Amino acid sequence: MKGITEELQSLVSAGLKSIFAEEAEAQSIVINQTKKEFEGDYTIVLFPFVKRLKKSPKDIGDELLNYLKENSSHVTGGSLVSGFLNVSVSDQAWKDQLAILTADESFGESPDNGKTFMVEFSSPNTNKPLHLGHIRNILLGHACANIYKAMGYKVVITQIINDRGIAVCKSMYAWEKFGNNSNPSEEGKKGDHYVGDFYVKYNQILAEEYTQWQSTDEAKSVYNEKAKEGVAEADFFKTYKNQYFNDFSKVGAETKDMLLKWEAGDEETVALWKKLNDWVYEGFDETYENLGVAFTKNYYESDTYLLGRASVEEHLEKGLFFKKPDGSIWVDLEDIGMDQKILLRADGTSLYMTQDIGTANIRYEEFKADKMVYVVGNEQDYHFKVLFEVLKRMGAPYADGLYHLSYGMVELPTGKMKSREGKVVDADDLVQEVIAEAEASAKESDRESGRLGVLPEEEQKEIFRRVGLGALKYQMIRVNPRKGMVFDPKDSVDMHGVTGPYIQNGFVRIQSILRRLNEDQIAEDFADYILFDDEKELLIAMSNYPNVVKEAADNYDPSLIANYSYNLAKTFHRFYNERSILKAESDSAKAFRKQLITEVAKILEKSMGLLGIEMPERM
RNA sequence: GGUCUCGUAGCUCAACUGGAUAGAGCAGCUGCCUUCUAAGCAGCAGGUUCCAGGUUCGAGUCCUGGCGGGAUCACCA
Repeated sequence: MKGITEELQSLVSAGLKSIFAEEAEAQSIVINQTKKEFEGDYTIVLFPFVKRLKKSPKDIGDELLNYLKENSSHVTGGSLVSGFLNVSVSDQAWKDQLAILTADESFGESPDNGKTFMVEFSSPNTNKPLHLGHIRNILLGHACANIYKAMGYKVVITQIINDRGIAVCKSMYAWEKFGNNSNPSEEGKKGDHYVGDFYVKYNQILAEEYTQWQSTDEAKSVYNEKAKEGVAEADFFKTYKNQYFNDFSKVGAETKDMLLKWEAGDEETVALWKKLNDWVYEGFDETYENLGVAFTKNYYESDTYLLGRASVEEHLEKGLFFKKPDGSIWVDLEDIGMDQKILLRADGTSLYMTQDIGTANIRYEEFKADKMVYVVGNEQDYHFKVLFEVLKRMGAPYADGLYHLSYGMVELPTGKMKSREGKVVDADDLVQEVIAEAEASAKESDRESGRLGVLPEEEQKEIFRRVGLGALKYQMIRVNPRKGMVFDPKDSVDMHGVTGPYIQNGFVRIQSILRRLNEDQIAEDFADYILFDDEKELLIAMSNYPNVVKEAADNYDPSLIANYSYNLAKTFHRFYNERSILKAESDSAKAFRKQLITEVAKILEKSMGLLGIEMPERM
C-alpha cells in the first residue's frame, strides 16, 4: 500500500511517459506540501522537465493535471502557479491514508533485510566517570542503532573500553597512596566516581610536585636553555608539564614503572588494575542503565591492543606499506593528498592505528557486519580518514561499509571541559538534575490541576524520570551532529517549546482523550465525514514518517527524527486547540478523530522511541 | 601555515539535499483555562542567511576567492 506522496510520484512518472515519452524515476520527482498561501494539498515542481521537454511549464502542467485527474480518483483538481502544479486530493484519499496507517502496525519500519549494522559508541576510559560529552556520544549512537533497526537491519552495539595505559595507572597509583585500602561501598560512592576521584587527586599531587620543582636548580637550568629564545618563565613552565612528567617527575617515574609492571603481567599490579576497573564497570553499568542503553558486546583494549600487528606485517610483505631505516612501518597516502602515517613502531609495538585495524578485523570476523559505524568526536576526523583508507588498501571486505559518525564537541559557556582539573559536567549528576527539574516543573503546574498528586509515589517518580530524561535526550539529539553545541548546566534543560516534554505532552493529551473515549461506545463509521485542513496536515505529516526515518538512516542524523517529532506534535497541539474530540460536532467527526489521534500517538511514540525517549501516560 | 569543518533573528536551532514571500523555540510585549492535561494555543516584534564574485528559470544550499570561530597536523589513545 502506498501513501499519497508515493502515489503522486508514480502517477506523475507514468504521466510523463505516456504524454511526453519522458522517462523520469518516480522517486526523483519533487513533491512538496503546498504552502499555506496557495490553494491545494500537494505541489509538483515542474521546472526540471521544462528544459528536458522543451515545453513551457504551462503546457506541461495542463496536460499533466488532466492525466492525473483521469488516472486517479484521488486527484480532484489543481492549479498552476508559475511552474508549480498545486493539486488537490479528495477526502477519500485522506481516509485511505488513515486506513493505511491504522492497518500497518509497523508503519515506518522496514522488514528484515538480512543485513547487520554495527555501531560503536561511548568508548570510555576507565580512569574517570562519564561526562556530558559521553552523553551526546551515547545518545547519538543509540539513536542510530534504533533507526537502523527500524530500517530492517540486525543491530550490534559495541563499545571499546580503554582500560589500559598510563591514565589508568595514575588512578591506581593515587589509590595505593591515599586509598587506605578502602572501596566504593565503604565510602558510599559509585565505583567510577570513586576511582575518578583518585585520578583527580593524582593530578593534584603531580601539579604540586611540579610547582615545587620549578624552584629547583634543575628546573632553572632547563629553563635557562629556553630563556635565550626569549620565552617567559611562566609561559615556559605552562607548556613544559608533559616533558617534566616524562623526564624529571618522581611521581611520573613511579607511575610509568607501574605501567611497565602491568605490561609485564606482574601479578600484584594486574590484580590492583582489575580491582579498580571492576569498580568502574559497576558504575558505568548504572549510568548506562539510567540512560537506557545496553551493549551487545564490549571490547577491551587490554585484549585488543596487540591485534593488527600481524595484519600490518603481512601487507608490508605485499608491498602496500614501507619500512623506514629504523625499522618502523609506514603507509604513504601522499598520492591522495594525505600524509605518511606510522603503523608500527621500530620495536614492533603497536599504536592506536594498529589497534583499530586489528579491532575492525576481529569485529568483522565475529559479526560480518555490512555497516560498521564509529561514533567518535570530530577531533578524530583525520584518524578515521586514514584508518578507512588503509583498510580499503588492505582489501578489507567490509571497507565500503565503514563510516565515522563525527560530531561536534559539547562546550560549556565557560569553554571546554577539562577532566584533569575536575572541571566537567558529570553524566550522573546531570541525569539526577534534569529529573529533579522535571519534578519541580510538574509540581508547579500540578498545583492547579492536581492530576499527578493523586497518583502513587512510584508512578509519579516514573513520570518525572521519563520527562526529565526526555528533556535531556531531546536537547542533545535535536541539533545536527556535525555542529558543536553549547550546553549550559545552570539552565539545565528546557521543558517548554522545542523540547522533549512538549512532544510528550502531545502524546499525553491523546492518551487522556482516549481513556475517556473508551468509556463509551462510539460510532466507527465516518464515510461521510469532510476533513478540516488541520486534520489533513496531520495525515500529511504522518505519511511522511517513513521517508524521514530513511533519510535519518542515510545521513546518520537522528536530529531529523527529532525535528520531525516536534513538527508532528506542533501540528497536533494546534489541532487540539481547534477541534474538540469528546464534544465533536457529529458522530462521524468523533469516530474519525479518534482514529486519527490514535495514529498520531503511535507515531509520536515510535519516532521518539527511535531517540531513546519514553512516553509517559500522564504528566 | 596545510587540511577538515562551521558561520542563518539578541540567544539556541530549522529549512524536505537547488524550489514559491528563509521558519521554530527561548528571551520581550498582547490576548486565551467553570469546556478533551495551559509542560498548551493565538498574535506583535525581531533577517543584507559573514563578505565579494560566479554557475541557472531559480542559491542560505553548488563553485572560486576572502573574513571569522572550532578541530587537526604525536612512534598518546
